[in-house]
Amino acid sequence: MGVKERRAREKEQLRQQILSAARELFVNEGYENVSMRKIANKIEYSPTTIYLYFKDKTDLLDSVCKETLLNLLNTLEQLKRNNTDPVETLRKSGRAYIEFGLKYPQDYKLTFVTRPQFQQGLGLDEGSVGEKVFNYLREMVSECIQQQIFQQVDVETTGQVMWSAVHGVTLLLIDFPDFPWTEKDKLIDTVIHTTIEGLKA
Amino acid sequence: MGVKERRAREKEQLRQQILSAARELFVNEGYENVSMRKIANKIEYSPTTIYLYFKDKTDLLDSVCKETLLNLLNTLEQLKRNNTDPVETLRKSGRAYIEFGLKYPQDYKLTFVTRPQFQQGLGLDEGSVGEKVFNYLREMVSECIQQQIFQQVDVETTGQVMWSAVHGVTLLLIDFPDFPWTEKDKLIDTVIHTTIEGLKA
DNA sequence: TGTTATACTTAACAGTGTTAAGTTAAATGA
DNA sequence: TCATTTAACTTAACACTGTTAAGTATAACA
Repeated sequence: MGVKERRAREKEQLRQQILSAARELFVNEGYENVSMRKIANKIEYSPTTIYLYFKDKTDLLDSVCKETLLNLLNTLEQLKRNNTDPVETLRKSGRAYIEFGLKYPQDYKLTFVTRPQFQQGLGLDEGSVGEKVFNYLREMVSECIQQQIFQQVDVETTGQVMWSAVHGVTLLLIDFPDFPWTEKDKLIDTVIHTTIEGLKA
Repeated sequence: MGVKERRAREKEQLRQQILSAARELFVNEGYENVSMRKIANKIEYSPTTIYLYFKDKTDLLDSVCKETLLNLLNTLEQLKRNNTDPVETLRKSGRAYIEFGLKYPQDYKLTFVTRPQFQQGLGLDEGSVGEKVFNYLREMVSECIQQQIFQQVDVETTGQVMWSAVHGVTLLLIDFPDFPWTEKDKLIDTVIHTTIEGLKA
């Protein structure tokens, strides 16, 4: 009875093949500039085959994004383990978050900007990866407050302020690559530093 | 010799007609979901006529956004006149910026998120309206630094940090209306306050 | 070996942005 | 007033897009 298992394995393999071909093209050429035919060409199947594995183009992108968001969550979780100072952890988390956005701008924009516009509240629904990411932020902030490092005692507001800052700088750097920004690393550090100092004051 | 003038006037009129039809459709249905044929239908001209007035679809988007930016600039400039305390002016400017974004969310996203995606690195070029808006921010920040209120002395970095914060919270509020935000006014005030305090520290 | 189910492809539809060529009507000059 | 020029606008087409209904070939099963 190993036939069905082998078949399922083969199917999963092709699914992954499609997914990674799509990711590579999305990242390199931008979601809008990648057609289903292009993806099909890359994996040497007909375009319609993709539809046997994914509902449509947005479903494909959705799957790509989910993977990368899980990646982000992973990166953040690891950070938490190797640190004891809550402020330092928050600082590093902020950096990791921004760097993730800059590394996968398409995925970031889709999840946090594009999708919610056309599909209300996606990305942050209960049980979604997006929600888990924000829960992580809540935890980080909560520790800073518990240790009475922050003046502001409201976990929600504090988290949202932090999120605004990192979200803002991430999108600006993505969307206006030609703007004469301060040296990128300095800007990121200053944004995080300013926000944390502001929360302390 | 009034013929040429009348013709020019008529041409300008149609240009404006196209522009406002495009804005309405872009805002209501999203840039991607609006075709040149749809715009043409709305104004009851053939699709190709649009190309006599605008180079291509992104040029149309560009012109729509320029109008929006002029609007924003106007709002901000008015603020400046009625204030003497630089920090207070900066605070109010930040508020006005965010409120503008929330009042015209689609226009804001079109200008600061959609447009840069489709037209690399524009809007902030020399002489552009976008540049003027950022110059306004530079001015506000510069006064705070000159009066030695801010610790950070780099006008550019300081301005960019400020922009990141207001841009971030504006987009989050627009894109995730169902998220359990802190009361909106409190969140906005806290974001601005935190950033300014962080820059003082 | 014949039947059924699975995996994949072909061909097509309705739509897109954009352009070259053609048409119509108004302005101009004799 | 009438032919000519010029400007405004349209028609038809191209090469693409996402997506689907219908068809084919092959592997699995009885």
